[in-house]
Amino acid sequence: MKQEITKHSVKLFQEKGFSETSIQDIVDSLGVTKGTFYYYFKSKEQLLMDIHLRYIDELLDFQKEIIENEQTCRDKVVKIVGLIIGDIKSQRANGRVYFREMRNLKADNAEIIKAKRSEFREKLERIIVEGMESGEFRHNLNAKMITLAILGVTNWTYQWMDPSGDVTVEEVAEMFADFVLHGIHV
Amino acid sequence: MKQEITKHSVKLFQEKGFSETSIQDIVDSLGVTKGTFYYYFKSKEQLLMDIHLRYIDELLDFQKEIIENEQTCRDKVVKIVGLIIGDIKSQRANGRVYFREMRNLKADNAEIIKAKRSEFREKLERIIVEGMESGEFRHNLNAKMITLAILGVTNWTYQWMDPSGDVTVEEVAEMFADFVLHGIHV
Amino acid sequence: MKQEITKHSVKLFQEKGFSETSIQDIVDSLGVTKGTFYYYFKSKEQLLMDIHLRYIDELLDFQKEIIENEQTCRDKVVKIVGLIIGDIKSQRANGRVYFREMRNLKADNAEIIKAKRSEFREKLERIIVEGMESGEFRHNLNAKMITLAILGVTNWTYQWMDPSGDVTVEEVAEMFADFVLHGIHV
Amino acid sequence: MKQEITKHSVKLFQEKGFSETSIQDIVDSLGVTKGTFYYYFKSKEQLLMDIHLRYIDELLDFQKEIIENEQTCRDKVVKIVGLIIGDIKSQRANGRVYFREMRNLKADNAEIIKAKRSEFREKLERIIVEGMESGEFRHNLNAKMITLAILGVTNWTYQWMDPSGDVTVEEVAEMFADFVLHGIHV
DNA sequence: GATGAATGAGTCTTCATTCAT
DNA sequence: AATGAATGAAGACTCATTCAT
Repeated sequence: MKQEITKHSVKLFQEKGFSETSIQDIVDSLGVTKGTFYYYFKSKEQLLMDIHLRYIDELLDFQKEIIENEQTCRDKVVKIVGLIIGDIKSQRANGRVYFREMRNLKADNAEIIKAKRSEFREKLERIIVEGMESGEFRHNLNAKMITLAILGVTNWTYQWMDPSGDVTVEEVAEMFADFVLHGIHV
Repeated sequence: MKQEITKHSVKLFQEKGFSETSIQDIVDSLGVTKGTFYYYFKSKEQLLMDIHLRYIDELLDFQKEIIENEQTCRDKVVKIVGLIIGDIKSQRANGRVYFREMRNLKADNAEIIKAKRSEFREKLERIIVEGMESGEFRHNLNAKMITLAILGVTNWTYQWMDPSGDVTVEEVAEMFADFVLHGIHV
Repeated sequence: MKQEITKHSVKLFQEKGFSETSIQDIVDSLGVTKGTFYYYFKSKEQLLMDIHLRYIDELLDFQKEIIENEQTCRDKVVKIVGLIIGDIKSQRANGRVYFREMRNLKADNAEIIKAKRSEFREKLERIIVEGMESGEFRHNLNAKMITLAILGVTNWTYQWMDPSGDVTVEEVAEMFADFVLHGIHV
Repeated sequence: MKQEITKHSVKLFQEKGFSETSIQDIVDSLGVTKGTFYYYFKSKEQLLMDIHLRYIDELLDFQKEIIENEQTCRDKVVKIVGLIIGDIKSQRANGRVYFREMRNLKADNAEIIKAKRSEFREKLERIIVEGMESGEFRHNLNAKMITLAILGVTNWTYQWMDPSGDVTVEEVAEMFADFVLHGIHV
């Protein structure tokens, strides 16, 4: 039931927004009563926190796997770009909630998520640094800024991508990885 | 007074979010009463619409200027990247509201803004296409996707950039323009 | 309107208890809507605090007057006993709320009321001490405890007294003053 | 288990109030589940009724004993004052609940408790009458009122007495018995 | 132009209680 | 004897909006 509530909530949050979705909306979509919701969740924020945690934890796990398994920095970056964009297929709603609704977490919870987001960012940054040192990447990059640029490319995807559109998620991932590596200039 | 209300609202919306900011909050911050607000604005949404319009119209104006004045596609792209990122200095709050709160516009208003956003995107896309045709940019790019990648780089900026931070807006603009042009690979 | 809300609330709180009276009950009894209540009061607790303040402040005022105007300690005690009991006539509901519902104030507000209650108690205690020193009262009393005993006699009144009963408030005041002075023993 | 539930409930009711204590609070403090509570008690009110009954029945028993064993009316009154105040040591929480929460009993149950309270009061009143007739007490007392005054002295104790304070329960009982007998006047 | 009183629908949350297992 | 899932009614509080003045 907890799973069920989460699933329906993610769907609704993604469609209408967290603040705009009422507990009533959620339980109505499940055919249960408000009491049931509060049997499983301490508060609406707790539910949002659960959604955030589940998403970022999974992302961190996959990232770790990539870092361990890929050899070159280039491949690591490519795979991480693919990870975030690819996630859209199975986790689209989840991702959209994650990228939009963090503001609705209270200070203490927001802090926890922020820390995990930073961890993800820093791990990517470290790859950039390594790639610069090993000569794979240009040596004059500002790793921190470049990391944010790459994350912009991938994360912004959630604003517009429609997995049922005319370009597949895999194609986008490939194009964006290429863009990140070589830019647009001849 | 209308100016005043808008200015204070943008500040509050950016800090706490649109849904989380009440009319009471707005008028309190101005030292007037709710009646005053409704004398100048038909509704809360109308105010949000005003903010959106003002922002995107300004962006479109500047974009037009750039397209007319710059010669090469390269320079046009660089300037547009700089435009969006640079705006953060004077318009940070406005930009953040623009990038986050469109969901709170009702269908008809959202449509209008979406059209203008598309216009901006399409004009950038056209530059990419021209650059590909003229040989300035790689010929095998998917212009539509690349445009979205570039907008990801710039628009995501609003999530993290702190104009008072250790990197200036100009430096970021330069780095990001370079990133867009050449990527990270050697 | 604020007066009106307070008046009706006191009546309901006294009849059914604070926790057992809903805002809905209050506004229904006035024929207005919930919004109106919250236009005048920040919260239900704030209303309870108002009631407490009004009551204890009036009590303190009257006590001060008595202390200034009466000559002997005996008369001061008699008048103060009469004050608390007499208040029942005009303020019965108010008094019952005051003596029963303080627990529903939050820590900070409760502290304020407690301080004022203490002030009242201490002023009475001081009269007892003076009476002991001047020889009016027995010299071997524990002033602090005796004060609490006297307050027990008067404050408990609210539990049972019915101003429309067969004994008038004035008669009770006289009997209780006599009891306090001479006890029951021959 | 029933004992256990009652014990923990009394403690919680005294600390936070009856309405403010949830069944969940009670079972949490015992480490069992709500079902268990309802296996032993028909309702929350039933539990409150049990607490009231246990307290007043014990009081009535002790009172009966005192009346049978003490010779003079004076001694009877002194012992009864001591009974109520003394109870505070072992029964403080119970007493506080008894003196504060009767309002939460429904009409029928409240009636039963009221009858027993009246019984206690009337028995004390009868002692006062006897003492007046025998010449032990002043002949011009209003027995009914005086009884309420005495109960005020004793019952109010529960509002402020702290058994771990600097005055012992026994000392208070002695002082208050003396106060009841002789008042404060020289 | 601006105020302030009032509305009413809606929000999150709590809780005593039930009941199949 | 005990559990745990579910209910549904009620509670305090918020807020965009209206309107007579």
